[in-house]
Amino acid sequence: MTLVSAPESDWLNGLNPPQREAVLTTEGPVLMLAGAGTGKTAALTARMAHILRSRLAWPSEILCVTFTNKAAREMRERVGHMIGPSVEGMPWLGTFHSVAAKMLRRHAELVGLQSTFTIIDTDDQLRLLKQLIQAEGIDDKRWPPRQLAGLIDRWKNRGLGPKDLDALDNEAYANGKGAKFYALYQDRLRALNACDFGDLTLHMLTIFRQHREVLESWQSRFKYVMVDEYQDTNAVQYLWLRLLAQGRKNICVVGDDDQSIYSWRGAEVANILRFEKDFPGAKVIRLEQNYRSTPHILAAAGGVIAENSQRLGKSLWTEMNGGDKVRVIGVWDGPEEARRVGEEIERLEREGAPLDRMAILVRASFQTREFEDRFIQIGLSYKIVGGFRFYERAEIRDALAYLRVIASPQDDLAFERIYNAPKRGLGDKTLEKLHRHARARGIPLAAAAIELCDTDELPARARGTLAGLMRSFVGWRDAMATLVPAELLRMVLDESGYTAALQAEKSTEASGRLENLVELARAMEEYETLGDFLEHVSLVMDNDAAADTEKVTVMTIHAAKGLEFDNVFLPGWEEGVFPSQRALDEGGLASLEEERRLAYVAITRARRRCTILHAANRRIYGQWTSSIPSRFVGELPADHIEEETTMSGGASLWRAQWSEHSDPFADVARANPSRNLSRGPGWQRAAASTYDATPKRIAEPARSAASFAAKPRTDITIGTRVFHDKFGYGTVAAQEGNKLEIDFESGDRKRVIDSFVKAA
DNA sequence: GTAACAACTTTTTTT
DNA sequence: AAGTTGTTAC
Repeated sequence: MTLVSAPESDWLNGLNPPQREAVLTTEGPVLMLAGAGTGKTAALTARMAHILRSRLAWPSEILCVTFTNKAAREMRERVGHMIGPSVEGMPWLGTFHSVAAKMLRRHAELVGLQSTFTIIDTDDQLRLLKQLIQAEGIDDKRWPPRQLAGLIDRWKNRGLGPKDLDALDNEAYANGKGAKFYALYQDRLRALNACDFGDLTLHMLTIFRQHREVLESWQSRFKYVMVDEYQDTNAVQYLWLRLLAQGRKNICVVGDDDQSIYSWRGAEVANILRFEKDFPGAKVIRLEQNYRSTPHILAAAGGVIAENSQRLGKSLWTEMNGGDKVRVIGVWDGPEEARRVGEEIERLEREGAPLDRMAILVRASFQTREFEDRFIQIGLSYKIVGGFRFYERAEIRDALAYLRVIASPQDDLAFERIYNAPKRGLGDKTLEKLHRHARARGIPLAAAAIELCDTDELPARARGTLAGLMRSFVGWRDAMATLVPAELLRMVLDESGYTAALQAEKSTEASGRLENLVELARAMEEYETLGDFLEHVSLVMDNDAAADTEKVTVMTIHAAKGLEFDNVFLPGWEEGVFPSQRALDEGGLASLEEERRLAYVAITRARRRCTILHAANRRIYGQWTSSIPSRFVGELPADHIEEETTMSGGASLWRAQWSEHSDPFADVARANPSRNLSRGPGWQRAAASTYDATPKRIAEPARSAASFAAKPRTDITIGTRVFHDKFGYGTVAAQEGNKLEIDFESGDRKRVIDSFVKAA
């Protein structure tokens, strides 16, 4: 590391006094409470630069953990700017998961794994659990694998192993089989030489606790520990960090309790509250000067978050003046909302605002669809971050599964995925035989396949096909030694017939898949070994490929945390959408407050302008549903917002719809009470807004855009003779909602949905 | 063993 | 509305 031309204090320039203090206090515990947009990343990176420049530590002696790959990447870049290329050697800057995985590879044998263990994703996890559940003879309809996966995840987040569960936890699945399935699952993972996400940190914690010498070696390696988004740490991550930092106590954590939005993933805000207890004498530094947003935006966000009861309490201020008020726009329905946002974006664009500094932030990913449809129509270039991810597409997962089997033949999950993809005439029967043989001999499926081909247990055709496949695998495994990963992939896709099968399809869909596979091979070019690439894929699920042209970003609020945009659009601020129905139904006050923090995060992403929208009608589960503005709209301080309604059917129409006397949705409210809570202040203000006070004639007051939930048919009752396209004539024996039970003249009794029959 | 069809579930949020 | 799972017919 050489001192380049930059003056000693270069990285301190432009920092305010508290930031500077955080940078210069390198020794001892530091807690940085940093509100949104207060330059915490700047402070953290400057701190790192300072430590490196002052030669307090080498790059490899700093542990710096973040939650997202994006944050890690950004930090790496920014430190690189200040320090020069020597930042290359910061091996321990990364996400919790990638850092833990890297450590675990060195100590895998201490928890019964080989260092080549694979990291399985949610999809594999669910398939595995389903197998276990079915093998135990439990009904996987009544006890869905998803539920078990969720429980195991939560247990792991809390640091609990199968033996640590109390009676209550154990009861949570299949009447007291929770611990049993958890244990079975862990055994199976070990047999597969695999880990799930939760295991990465949990295994490392276990190792630290059981092997003092390992812990001590890491403690002495890391002279400085830094943690971003500390409010999002879960119990395991917290304990893991505490152990690592306990030696020198040079730990600096940065967090904001108001931006804690991951409690569903096991994050505990309490971790930030007890930092001073864990590390007595910690210096607490507050960053409250905001450099990002205008006063109106800050005031709007502040007004909303002030409604929360559980907070450390801090207030952001800014030296900035002026700026527009936050706009609140009420529209008639979802499509209009998208149209409206599209128009606004085009207007801003004409005024010279760059598209890549605009974003639409939604509560849940299904909301992106409406915008996608509209933007395609008007030819506005956009990109959707998150949502359906590249690495989650079927063809990509298939290709990866081939590579996984080649890299580690004991990966049964991967083998199962591809042994009949492309279709080669191998089905459940053969798979079952493979499983039986594998279990009997205690070997992986791939090995069992090779052995079975030498016997006459399989029918000749299956045997031939399978033998051919296994010969291919042997060849690919040899090729792994000589070819780079990208070349290997091309060879595999070619020889397995995967490419040929797609080409034979000739649909646009199939050609899209082929392109994706080409893209995958290109993404692999930069990796030297197959292992490196697979590690990257399992830990870095984002594809930051297309940054070519200017595009509007559409993403979830969660994904937007830590980012900023000049212009932000926040659609779907309706009760039931945001706050989400689920938060309203199950989580009580705590989860409502988390939704509110989410609203705070959303608003504070905006630098210049923030536009909030709510629609009176929206399609949810393919059903038109009417809704009222989010309570968060009502919590926006009136002085800092500007309201507007643009109903395509005329403003008065909307108002009349809501009038107390003839509320056309009154019966919807009764039929669907959970969706229609009390009308909060948001509704009152929306209803009292600026539009024309004299109601005009209303075309179809009783049945506007909203249709109503599926009612049972009135033309059919028990005893009605009906006709079904497929089953012919029959008589209704029972009716329950829209489901009918029918005695058909063929003698069968079947259950049928009423829309499939007509009265005969 | 596969394809076609009927019925059922799905929408939080991510490593 | 769309995607997935289960059933039935070929």
